[in-house]
Amino acid sequence: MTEHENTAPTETGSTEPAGPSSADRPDGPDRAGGPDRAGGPGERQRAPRRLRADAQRNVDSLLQAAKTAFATSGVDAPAKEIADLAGVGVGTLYRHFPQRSDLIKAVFQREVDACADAAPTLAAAHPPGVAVEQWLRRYTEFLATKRGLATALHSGDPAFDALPGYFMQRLGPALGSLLDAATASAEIRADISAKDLLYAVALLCQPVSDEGVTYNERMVALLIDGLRYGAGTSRPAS
Amino acid sequence: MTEHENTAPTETGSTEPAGPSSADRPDGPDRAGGPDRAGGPGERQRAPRRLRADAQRNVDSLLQAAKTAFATSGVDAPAKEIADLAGVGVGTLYRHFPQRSDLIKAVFQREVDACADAAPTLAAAHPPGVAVEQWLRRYTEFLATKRGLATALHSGDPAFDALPGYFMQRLGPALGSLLDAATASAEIRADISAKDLLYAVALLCQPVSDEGVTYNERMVALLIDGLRYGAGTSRPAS
DNA sequence: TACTATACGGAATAGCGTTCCGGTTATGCA
DNA sequence: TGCATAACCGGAACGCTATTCCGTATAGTA
Repeated sequence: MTEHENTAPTETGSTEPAGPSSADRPDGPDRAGGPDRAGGPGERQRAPRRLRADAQRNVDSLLQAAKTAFATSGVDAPAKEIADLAGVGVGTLYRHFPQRSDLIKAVFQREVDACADAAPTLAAAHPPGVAVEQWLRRYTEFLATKRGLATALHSGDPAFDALPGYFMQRLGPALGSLLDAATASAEIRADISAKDLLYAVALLCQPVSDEGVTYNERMVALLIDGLRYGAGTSRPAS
Repeated sequence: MTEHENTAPTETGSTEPAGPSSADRPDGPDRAGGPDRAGGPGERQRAPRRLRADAQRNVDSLLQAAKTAFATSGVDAPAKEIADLAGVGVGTLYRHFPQRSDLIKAVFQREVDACADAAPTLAAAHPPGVAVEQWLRRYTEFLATKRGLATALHSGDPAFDALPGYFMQRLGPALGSLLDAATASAEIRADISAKDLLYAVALLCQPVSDEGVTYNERMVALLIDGLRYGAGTSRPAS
């Protein structure tokens, strides 16, 4: 144990489902999530097994540590670094998160969900075209603050293979609905899919040597303008 | 001779300067390029030294091998793989190309030069706006056929640090001149610099899981449309 | 032909990620 | 309450790649 004499359960609580839409997530190799059902005292604890208390504590520590390490060294921070930061051995890290992508998923799940959930809200508050723009802005924000995430998404490293699928599954439908509305009202062109955009924006959100986040935002904005070009509105095109 | 009976000089010849514009390249840690000055017999050969014949042969083999390996495994192909392919030891690889970026530079130099040199030609043959579009298309083509190059450019790995600078130095002015003309004629907006575009397109050219090159081309086209959006009409910015 | 600067190859070193295993501890039951 | 056992822990061991080092071989020259 390096730091934290983890007497008090690490308060991260990063594991329990947060968003309303987190229901459809298919599975989880680590049984980390969902201790919420522990509330009922009468609960049958026959359920296969519940994470042992120390294990749960370690998972929490790891998530907290990973969050920190990701912010510091990017999503490909050395495994040792994360384990040390959490005060556990690397073996423990790998047991709970066999794939790097599992860890990333767990760390960002909440934020991804929040991003997806923002879509209906935006759709209700703005005209379709604006909603798309706003949502993409929010998505950009998310990606840009996690430098390295976008890179990992496209790294080709098998350790991250599960990531694109996961992101697409959560965010695809969200953006898709906004896009449908916007193309229906002819505010943006119809030949670009949600998937196209999600990937493209992720690419544009990668850190660039001496530029800051502002650069990425400007380029995403440029791409969005391309979405409007030839949609039928201001341009005499077509 | 340890290696392969490379009797015939490897015909790559990838080292001698090829393009007219290759004059302004600043330096070269490896003395690989420019054996041309060997012609004059009266030449003071006090000049430090000329590459020994076997060394030159190895450099050629390495460039050829690297080209192949890059195409196969990406620009971060294992050093051993390249050395084996060239029939030399890794020591030889590192002696001639201490940095991974040196090797990449040497392999793609000619193509980068060709790309830069295409700018004046396009400028003469097309209206400014079209010229920009065409040039970017050519640039896209270059990047897309070198899957992994774009990723390396932004990897943050110190081994590639020299790359962005080199690319920018060669391509920046080329695109810059086209851009100036196009903004002058109000065909595209003026608030995006050559550097901005060069980086953005490089980002968009990164390979995406299950999509092909076509995807990257479409996204670049989308970005270019963004360039046209609000060029003269809605945005009278100076 | 003999000599020397130069280059060669691959062994040695170093830093990762990932797996494995002997020891430890929480949990369920008598 | 005390014990048997499954679950868990930490870190050593392993494999892979990049990078450096140095004794040996060779090209070029007198």
